[in-house]
Amino acid sequence: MYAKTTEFELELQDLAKFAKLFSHPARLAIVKLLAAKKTCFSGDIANELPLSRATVCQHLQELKNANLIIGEISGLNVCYCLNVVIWQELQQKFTVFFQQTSLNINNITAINCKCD
Amino acid sequence: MYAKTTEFELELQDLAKFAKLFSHPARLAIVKLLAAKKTCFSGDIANELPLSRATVCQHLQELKNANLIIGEISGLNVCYCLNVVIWQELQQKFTVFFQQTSLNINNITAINCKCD
DNA sequence: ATACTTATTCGTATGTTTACAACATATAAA
DNA sequence: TTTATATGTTGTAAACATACGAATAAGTAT
Repeated sequence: MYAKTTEFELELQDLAKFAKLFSHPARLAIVKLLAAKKTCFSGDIANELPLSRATVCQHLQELKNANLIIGEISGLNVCYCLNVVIWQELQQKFTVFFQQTSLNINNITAINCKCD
Repeated sequence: MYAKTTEFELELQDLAKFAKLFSHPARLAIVKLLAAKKTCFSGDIANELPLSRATVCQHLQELKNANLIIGEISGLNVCYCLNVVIWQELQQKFTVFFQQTSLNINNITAINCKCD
């Protein structure tokens, strides 16, 4: 993390951390795939993405570090799935942020600034 | 952008691009501030954040490039506001993604994988 | 044991973001 | 016209992210 990020509100740091997970299409694709298929072998995930296995593993690792996915060894394969609890927590945090801002936005009528 | 990002679905590329905007607490703080205050001078924004003016300008530039905020010169000051249209479009895209995944997630009962 | 398969980690090259000092620009006041 | 004020841009160093080949680990078969 860059030095100054710790000086912001914890709520914003937290949301930014989750947003960073979504800031690469590979990680969005993995989440989408796991939501659709419920479980998926590491190799199958790698086959669906236009990236080398090593790179896919790296993205999986980031999602695992955030506890957003869980990997279980099953013989030679490793089977991944979404951590539903964390996934819904994440959704909740985005939703709250959007609601917080929208409450006020509804009072803004014009697109452009009204400065004085 | 890294080379391989263009090889993913456009929908995912697009969402990842917006997520990147949110991946730094400074930019979240700016958006939150503008939603609360409706409009704000550049200097006032910089004063609220634990960053140098130059760095804040850089973050403002990124939000401007994405068309998420608008800046208008008002004498010596520059007054910023949210672009409500783009802001709601962004919200919509996140919401759609969350709904897409949640539809399937509701069928998953356990937290852990069920591989076979 | 040896070879095969699957998944991850390591090393490394390249590209991007963050952060700020210093410089440049542009308006207002003295 | 000079001076002060507000903002934005440029250059640069350090931190971080992406991507992959090669090496590694660990289970499976022959």
